[in-house]
Amino acid sequence: MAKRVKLLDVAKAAGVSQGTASNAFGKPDLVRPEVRERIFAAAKELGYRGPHVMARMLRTGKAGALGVVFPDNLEYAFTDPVAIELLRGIGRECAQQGVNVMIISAQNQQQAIAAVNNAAVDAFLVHCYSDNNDIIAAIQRRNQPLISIDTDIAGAAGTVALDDFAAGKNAAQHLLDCGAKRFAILSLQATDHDHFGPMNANRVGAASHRVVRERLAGYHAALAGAGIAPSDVLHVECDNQSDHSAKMTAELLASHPEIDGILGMSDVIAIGAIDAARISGRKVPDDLKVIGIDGIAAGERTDPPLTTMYQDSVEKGRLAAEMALSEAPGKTITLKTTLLLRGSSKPL
Amino acid sequence: MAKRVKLLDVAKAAGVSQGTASNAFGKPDLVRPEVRERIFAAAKELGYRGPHVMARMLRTGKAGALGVVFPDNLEYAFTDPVAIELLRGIGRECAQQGVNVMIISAQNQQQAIAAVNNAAVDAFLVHCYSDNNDIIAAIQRRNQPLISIDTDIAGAAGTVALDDFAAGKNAAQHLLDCGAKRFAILSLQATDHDHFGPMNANRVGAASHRVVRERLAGYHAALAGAGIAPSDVLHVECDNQSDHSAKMTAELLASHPEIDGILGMSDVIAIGAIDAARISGRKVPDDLKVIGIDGIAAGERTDPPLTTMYQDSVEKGRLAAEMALSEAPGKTITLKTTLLLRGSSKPL
DNA sequence: TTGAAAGCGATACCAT
DNA sequence: ATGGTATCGCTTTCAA
Repeated sequence: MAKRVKLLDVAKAAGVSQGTASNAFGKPDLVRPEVRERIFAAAKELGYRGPHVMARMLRTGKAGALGVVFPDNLEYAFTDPVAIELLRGIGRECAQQGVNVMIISAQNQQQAIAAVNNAAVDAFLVHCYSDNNDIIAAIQRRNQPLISIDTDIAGAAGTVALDDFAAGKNAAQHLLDCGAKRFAILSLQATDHDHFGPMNANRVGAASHRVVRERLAGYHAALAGAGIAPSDVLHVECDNQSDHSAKMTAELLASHPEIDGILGMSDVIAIGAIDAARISGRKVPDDLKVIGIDGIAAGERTDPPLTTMYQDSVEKGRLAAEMALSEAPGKTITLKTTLLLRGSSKPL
Repeated sequence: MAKRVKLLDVAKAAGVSQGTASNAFGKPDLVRPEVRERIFAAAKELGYRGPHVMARMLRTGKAGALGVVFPDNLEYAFTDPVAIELLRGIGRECAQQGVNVMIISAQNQQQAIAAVNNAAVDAFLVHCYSDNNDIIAAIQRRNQPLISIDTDIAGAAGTVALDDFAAGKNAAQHLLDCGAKRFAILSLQATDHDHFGPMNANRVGAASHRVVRERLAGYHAALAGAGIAPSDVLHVECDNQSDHSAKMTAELLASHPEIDGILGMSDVIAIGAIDAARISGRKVPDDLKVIGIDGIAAGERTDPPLTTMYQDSVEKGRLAAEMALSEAPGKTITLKTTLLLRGSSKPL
């Protein structure tokens, strides 16, 4: 491999200084058209490939890229529909600002830390459920703007989140409005530790995932209004995968046939519940009402289609990217959800 | 903002040379544990954040990232289910190799070229339908390994593609085996220019998209075996979106009620066809058989579920990444499809 | 094992 | 508008 042609070579060949040659590429207005052409000609002649990206980065300190990390989710980022919508919004804003998107990929926590340290980016976007995490610590050590999505991270430059309490409350209220009386909650994991199945008061109290805590609190707030105490509600933790929630739902319906309202803490979970209900012969929404949270496209294609509290995940991602890329972030944005009424529920 | 602590500061504080300090971080084995600890202590003391990524990159010439470009599809990469599966595979292999994934994002061709030139990556992965494209030219100017997915790019270091001819042929043969006699093809765009609606022989001949050419040739090869000439087959180009193909299908079925077999060139397209068929009162698969190509998950949830020629897009992405990251790429990998029989067709 | 010094390739400042 | 030059922060010879 021949030695790389560099700016100095071009400058010499064109009979100008290195600085002028640099300007010809980076700030064309600063150099007389005539000279500029001479420089370009010399560049073409020598086969100069344009300014070296890494050298430029070192000099300017700008990477031109935004790092995106899913600490809970490293290998699943491209599987979870909500994560993909976030990415779509992030990509949109980054495209708009001429910045690339760097996905931090790793197989485990330790590799993720290395990946974070190897990433040439100007800022980080983190989507996660809890903030006590070595990956997050590694990101913070880099001392670059860090915007968190969905979870407050101590010391973050900004946060974009959902009004999860309202989402939960409105979801539960809607099922009450549909006449449901006996509820089951299919919840996301409340802590980083895998734990499936029935949830007790202890685990609820210890829930380290803000999103889970808030949505739960919202559910119970609405149910309390109808005189239903937390202890009257079944509560099961699921993996955020439809297969898994379907299995949990099947068991739940078998052991507790009286259930007539299912609160799914995500659409992915709720979709599994609808599948299980249909298979077990329950009529949705007549015998059983189901509501999710998110509003993913797949919810349109269940049988019946899924009623849900819709959030604009694309916009959430876009806003987070915008914040990360802005000079002075430092706010918290809280987004709202809206009821998206489809077939899995029916108001009285 | 205080001046950044750098390696030299740490070295001085620890009373060692810069080189030794560097080794303490990058090649710990080369430095005596005792000295190493002294260096780390000094680093912690001074608040050293670890080696500067960009400086390291410039020195070593390694970026630790793989660039991914969807030239046809820039803003759209995170919408197309097949692109997402590719990304999943790419992410998996990159994680395995400790490399990050840089998504080149832009709003248009010109910005995309800039984005390519600003990306600090070690190699590029390109998914596209045609190779005569300024973005691709820009990538090639960088003189780094370039692996193309689905399309042969002249000068690429390697290519991972599908046996598209076989996919088309087997798809059409399957519908023949199901008893279909009057066919319509819902095709992907044959050229970079948007063009919807009926396709004529001219456009078929001019098709610059290899994937489209090959699948079409496959369809016609199978149909020829049943004595059906290309001119006996309706052929419409669609945007690769279910809504759009649904609209095209509705028109097609209205004007040509005799159609009993639809060859969808992608699952996204075929899904729209199923929707339109149901809405227009056609019984699938009894009155009308539909087959797609791809095997995306959404195909399981149509009514009826979509029969398709399945390809392993995740593996396709993984293989491409593996090739891009390998020392000596330089091959062409061709993947096969398999018939995935679901409800939208029924063999006699 | 450790130290000294030479780059990696470009940009930005300060003169002119 | 252009030239000269310090500098970005590190890794990697080459010697000792």
